[in-house]
Amino acid sequence: MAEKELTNYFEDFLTKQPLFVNKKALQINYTPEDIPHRDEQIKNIAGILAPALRMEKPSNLFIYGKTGTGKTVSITKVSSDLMKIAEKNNIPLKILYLNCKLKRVADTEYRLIAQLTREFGVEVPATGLPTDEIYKIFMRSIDQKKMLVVIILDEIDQLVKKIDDGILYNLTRLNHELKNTEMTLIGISNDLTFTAELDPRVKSSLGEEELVFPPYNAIQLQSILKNRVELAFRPQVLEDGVIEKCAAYAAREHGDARRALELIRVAGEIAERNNEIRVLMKHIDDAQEKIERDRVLDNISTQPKQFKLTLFSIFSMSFIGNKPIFTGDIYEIYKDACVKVGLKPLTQRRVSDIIAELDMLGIINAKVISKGRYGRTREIRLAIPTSTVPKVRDLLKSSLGL
DNA sequence: CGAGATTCATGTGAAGTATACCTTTAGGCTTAA
DNA sequence: AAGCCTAAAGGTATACTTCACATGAATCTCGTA
Repeated sequence: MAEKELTNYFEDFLTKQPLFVNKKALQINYTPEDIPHRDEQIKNIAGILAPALRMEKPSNLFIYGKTGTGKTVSITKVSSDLMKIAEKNNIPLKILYLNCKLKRVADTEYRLIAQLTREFGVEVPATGLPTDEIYKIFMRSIDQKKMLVVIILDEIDQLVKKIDDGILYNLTRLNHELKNTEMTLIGISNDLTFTAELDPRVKSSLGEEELVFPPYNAIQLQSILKNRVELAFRPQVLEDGVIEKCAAYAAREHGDARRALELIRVAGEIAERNNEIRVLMKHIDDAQEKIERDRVLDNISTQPKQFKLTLFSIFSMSFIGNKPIFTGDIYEIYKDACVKVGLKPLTQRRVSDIIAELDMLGIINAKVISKGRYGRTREIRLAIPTSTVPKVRDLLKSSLGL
């Protein structure tokens, strides 16, 4: 009986008209043929990088703009076009792209350089080498023959926030020591005030050229969505107003186009799963919630055990009334939890740092306050929607074995 | 009553420690001439 | 004798601990009106 139902389900699935014709067009890493409303920026980038084709070192470039304003697509578009021409004309050009935010890949000076070296096809150990040694290996592998290298560092502000700006200074200085190769740095930052905090030397050498990506407005978002939707969905499957609603939602989030595209993709997936023949308005709301939930869950599940345990303690506390939570209380619960799980408790000092990091990740809000006579502490609140709290709890429980 | 001192609970910085991993080097073993 | 393997020595990055000091407003203290 059950088996029959399953077979039927699959057959239905096959005969049903799919909503999507090319879902790829909505995925994050998709680079469309043309990028609307970014002509000027793209022309600028192209102009800056073009000298590479004549074997002249392009200027270093600094790009600002909030998330989802097309920075990454624009730069990948330009660089892939540039590479095509370079290959055709046998110009020795190499473009490396690296996202600095990835935890355990590029979030320290050593790991960043190691990763760059690996991108170059040279295997290097994850630890154990002196940092200047890894610089040497990197330079050696990059400097073997005459060529141009463009290094794109995405979310560079995260990196500098975590370490310090000495790494950028080292990178810019590296160029002077290279014999054959010339290196161009492109930094991408979400934080518009980023350069204000930089060492002036770094600022002047890295910011030879600067480019700002303004946020999209709702109208522009709509046209972007229309373009992609035509590629991705069968005609006529979207209810009227769906695109407008998506655009409005995303515009509210400082014009984040990535968000808008994800929203409509997930809405489509939800509609498909619910056996709807069209994507309706309400699916967008569902999608909004699902995206947020997935983002949080994904983020949390990749955290180390101690982080999860700390978070779990915070969650346990937050269930007792709606009062603000303080570090000391959490640490008590955390210690108990450690015993239950069989993990050695970390010191309060360390837990304090972990709480600060969880705050940076946006899972919680922690504000340092002074309670006067009663000391000083962090006032902690959950920063995730209440609807996803139970799911997160379950995730934490199961991954900690509770 | 109000200015200044006190106090609490924890934030925060610096320095030290443990662990995991790396390269180099020297000694011992095997092998081939 | 040359070549190869292994283990020890010496080094690093990272996560964490230890120690010591910094914070900042509620509360206390005490002089003054």
